[in-house]
Amino acid sequence: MQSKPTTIKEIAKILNISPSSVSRGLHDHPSIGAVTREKIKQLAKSLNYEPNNAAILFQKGKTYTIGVILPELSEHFFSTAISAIEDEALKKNYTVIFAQSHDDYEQEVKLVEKMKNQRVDGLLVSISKDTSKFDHFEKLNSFNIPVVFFDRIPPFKNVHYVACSLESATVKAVNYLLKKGHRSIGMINGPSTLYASEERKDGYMQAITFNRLKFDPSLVVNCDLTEKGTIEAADQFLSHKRKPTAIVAFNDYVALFLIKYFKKLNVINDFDVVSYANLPIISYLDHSPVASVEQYPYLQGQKAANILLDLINSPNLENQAFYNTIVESDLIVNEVK
Amino acid sequence: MQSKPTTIKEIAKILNISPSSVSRGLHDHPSIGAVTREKIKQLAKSLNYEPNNAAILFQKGKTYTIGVILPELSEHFFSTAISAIEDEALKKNYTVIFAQSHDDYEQEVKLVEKMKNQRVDGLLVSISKDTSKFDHFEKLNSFNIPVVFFDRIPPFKNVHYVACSLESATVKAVNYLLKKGHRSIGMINGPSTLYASEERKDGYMQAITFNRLKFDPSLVVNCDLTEKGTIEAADQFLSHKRKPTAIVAFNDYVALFLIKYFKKLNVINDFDVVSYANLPIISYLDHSPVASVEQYPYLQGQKAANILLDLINSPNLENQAFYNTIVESDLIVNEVK
DNA sequence: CGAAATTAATCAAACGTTTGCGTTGTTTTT
DNA sequence: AAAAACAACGCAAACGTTTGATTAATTTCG
Repeated sequence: MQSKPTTIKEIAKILNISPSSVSRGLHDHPSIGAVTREKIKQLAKSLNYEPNNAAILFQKGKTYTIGVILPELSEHFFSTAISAIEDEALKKNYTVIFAQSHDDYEQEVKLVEKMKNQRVDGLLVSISKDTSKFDHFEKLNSFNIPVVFFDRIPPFKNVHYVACSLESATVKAVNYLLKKGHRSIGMINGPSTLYASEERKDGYMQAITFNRLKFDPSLVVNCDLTEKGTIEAADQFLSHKRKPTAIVAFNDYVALFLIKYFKKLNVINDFDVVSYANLPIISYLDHSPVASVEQYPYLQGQKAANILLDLINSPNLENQAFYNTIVESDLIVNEVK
Repeated sequence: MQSKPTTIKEIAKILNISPSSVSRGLHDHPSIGAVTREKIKQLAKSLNYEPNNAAILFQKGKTYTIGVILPELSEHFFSTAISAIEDEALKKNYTVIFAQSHDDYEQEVKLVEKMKNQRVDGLLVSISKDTSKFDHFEKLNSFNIPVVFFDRIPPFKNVHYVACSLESATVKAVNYLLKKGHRSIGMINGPSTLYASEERKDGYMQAITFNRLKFDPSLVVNCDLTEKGTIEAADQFLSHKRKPTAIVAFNDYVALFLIKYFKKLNVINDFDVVSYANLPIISYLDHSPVASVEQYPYLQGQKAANILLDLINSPNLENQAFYNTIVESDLIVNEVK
């Protein structure tokens, strides 16, 4: 029961050399002779020496830690993304700490503060639903802590971010439906505050007008993404004068609510549903969305992590260009031919 | 652009007092007078002083960090559990770092090593599928790093763990099927190395024999939990002399493979399937398992985290009783009445 | 052969904070 | 009035490691 780990000092004392020599020996510093070096390494191994990370971090002023703040870890998208982040960080020997905002702005602010206190080397953030102010992130600039946003990004360009092009994805989705012959297409969009809602709407309009159809604003309804909200939106479509035959749902969860409701009303066969996120489980449904937009969470996480690690290890953070990375999304067709 | 954060020393210099007084003042130490204390606090606030965590951790020899090692973060069960762990840790002002073993023993060993180097105060582990040796955990004892296992636990009692009683859950599941009138019930079990497989089998046998039925070993088949393995198991049942009318699947993923295959063969209506995990999505399936065992990942994570925090803050880790916590699992019936 | 260059190692400071102990000066007790 | 108690603060060491500056010993070269 050796409750105290071995230190460099102890090794030094045993070998009758200075601690600095031991440190240098372990790091293959040229000014330490080969024989001494080997003696050091051997003794270190036999004593089970492990560098005290806390001490190193402290003395170097770096933590080799990146923080991740995201809304909800248990959502498939985020857990996949963070899985990628962790994998990338591990490759470069960085550690990941993370925290969930639970889609609460106040909590997000607190967490940013906490991460700063923890002296993370950098931050990866997917912002919460009701975040519309961004001072808490700007504060990090003065501490030289780079921030990379991913997926849920702020609505301006002068930050680093990785995100999906939801606009082009929506164009693809709507085009797909138009090609299938649909002429009245409804969209259940998210809250208007979300940037992602804007993108979806833009993509929708683009596809509609490009195909020389008339854009009907009443076919795009905002929704709070709950089951209740989804049902309300569905009801609007059902009583619409030009009842849509296809619907673009904000994400797979909304799509599931919708399909459930349509099944209950026994109108499920009157609609084609297209959705976002492409939950793996979707393909097991009998009445699944006919297509889903894959947003590649693993890839997004990977890219965001790499950008952040780049930023951390680049000497002059100032007057640098901003990484604005767009991950192309794909429309995955689920229909059995 | 203040790139360097304020330190206690600076505050001390400005106030012409010693750093120790500043430290004590900030911590409301009684030996600092009220006036000085207030002066210190005010200046600290106005200079935006933030304690340097790295320095504190180093000097205290504690990191206020707990490590979590689990197989796969993107699985719903684990992401929910870790979400709970994070929430609990935050309450007590602990930070969580985590890593995925990707169900690989070697990787798990490496990660334990890394966590130890990071000097985590404690470790939460859900072991990988192919872990059968546990020396890497025992090593942690000598460093006074407590370990609490959850869900995927080692097959012995002299460790701390939180897990579900899969045995009693399986009894419930099989009883449910028996009550529905099934007389030949198949079980797709996991690899025989897994403790959880043993428990399922025991529960199955218990329910069968308690109901005065004959236990037929050929109705319990081991499976590697892949889609291919599931199909092979299904084939065994289909050609069985006493073809089962109900099947207990190892988890919802296996159940999905199974249902997909049965649908393809058009025999889906010949079977009732019961499963484990209770993925939220399950209820949206048309042909869903008739019931699923809820293992309460959030609760498990919560309990495991609290036990670990207890252990960390208990003075004498030695000769202490082991926490063996069993979370009762419930059978959630999915059938629409 | 002496000066310069190379090799091998040491010294000491530094990172920021905490804490046991010591030192004042003041107040209370007997 | 001397002793004891207390309040308010400073001193200095300690945590483990890294690193720039130095020193000492050895080798190389003109």
